[in-house]
Amino acid sequence: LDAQKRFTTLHFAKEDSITREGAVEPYFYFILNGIHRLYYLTPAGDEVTLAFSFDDNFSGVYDSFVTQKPSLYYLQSLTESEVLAISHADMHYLFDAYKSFERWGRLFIQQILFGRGKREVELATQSAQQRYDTFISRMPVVLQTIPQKYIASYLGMTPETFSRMRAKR
Amino acid sequence: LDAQKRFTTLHFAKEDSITREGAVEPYFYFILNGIHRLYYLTPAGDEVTLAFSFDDNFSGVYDSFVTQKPSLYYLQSLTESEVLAISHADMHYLFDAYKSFERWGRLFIQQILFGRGKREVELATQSAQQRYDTFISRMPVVLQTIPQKYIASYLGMTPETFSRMRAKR
DNA sequence: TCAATTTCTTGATTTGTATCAAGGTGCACC
DNA sequence: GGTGCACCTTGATACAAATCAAGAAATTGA
Repeated sequence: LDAQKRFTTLHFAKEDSITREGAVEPYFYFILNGIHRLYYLTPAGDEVTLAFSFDDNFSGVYDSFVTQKPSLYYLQSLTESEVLAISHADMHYLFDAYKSFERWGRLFIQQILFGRGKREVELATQSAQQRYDTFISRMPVVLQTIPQKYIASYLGMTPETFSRMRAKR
Repeated sequence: LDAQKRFTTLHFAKEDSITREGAVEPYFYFILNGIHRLYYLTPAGDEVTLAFSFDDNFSGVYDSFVTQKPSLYYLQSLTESEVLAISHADMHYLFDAYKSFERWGRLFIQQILFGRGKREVELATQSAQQRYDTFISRMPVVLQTIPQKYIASYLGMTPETFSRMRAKR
């Protein structure tokens, strides 16, 4: 397929920074294996995790990639990871060339939006304990793999609170 | 244009409910004039406002519209409003027929996603006072038009807190 | 125009979670 | 295989905002 040769394989080491705030995201990624973390820095200097991405899913600083403007977010490879990467120019070529690809893009971003919406509702309506419970029931394995302080910030609480929720089981 | 005859004009009275939770959203709307409010109900029975839409913008329960599944949200016309409405079938026809329309759909939903992202960051990092200040500096006129309890829930605070932030000016 | 409802304000109190602090644990690296 | 550093835990305290309560103001509708 025309599309396949436009993806190159990249490799990141554990804790590697993929994209920094202020940089323009050159690639969009498909994770072959590994875990990525998307986060931003508050004015106070705290990291807030927006999303984790796992094997066989897409990753990348989506808004900087599509707008080609400086990123507001950081993207980091938590573990070693191997990814397929496509450049902005190549992606755009595919959007132009294939109507089906354009549609895929629309549906893909829809899924992102729905996911974010769900998370927003949960952050707004649930207590720290409920958020913790929901998270571990949904992805119990992840607890072993990802440092808890990252999960804590993903769930909108401090590491201390996370630890306390944990102890109550 | 082929597209134009697919829009019909609808009229809503003040306080009219457009779409309820559990219903499938039949239309996507373009507001000619008026204000819409998108919200959901917490398990505790409180309304949480997700968005307001104004003149010359789009409106609708987007996820129920595109998936044609029961809506998790309510859509309400706060004021009298006049809208252009397009059905799911007609919208899909346009997506199929015009590549440019498919692209517009992708870019449109991107904008929604970026907007939601921005709001999420603000909700997570700013105090009630800061959120209030940002809001009035951004849309000062709205304060006269929209009941404050709705704005309060949009900003993630109770009406009491909103009133107190207000008094501190 | 006035009564009835709803919305907004203001005060007192409670509460969940953050912050501050200090000790324990485990893992990476010399 | 220790030792240093980051991570996690646990406790005490602080604080922002929610809740509860009651009255004032505004809006609605007969």
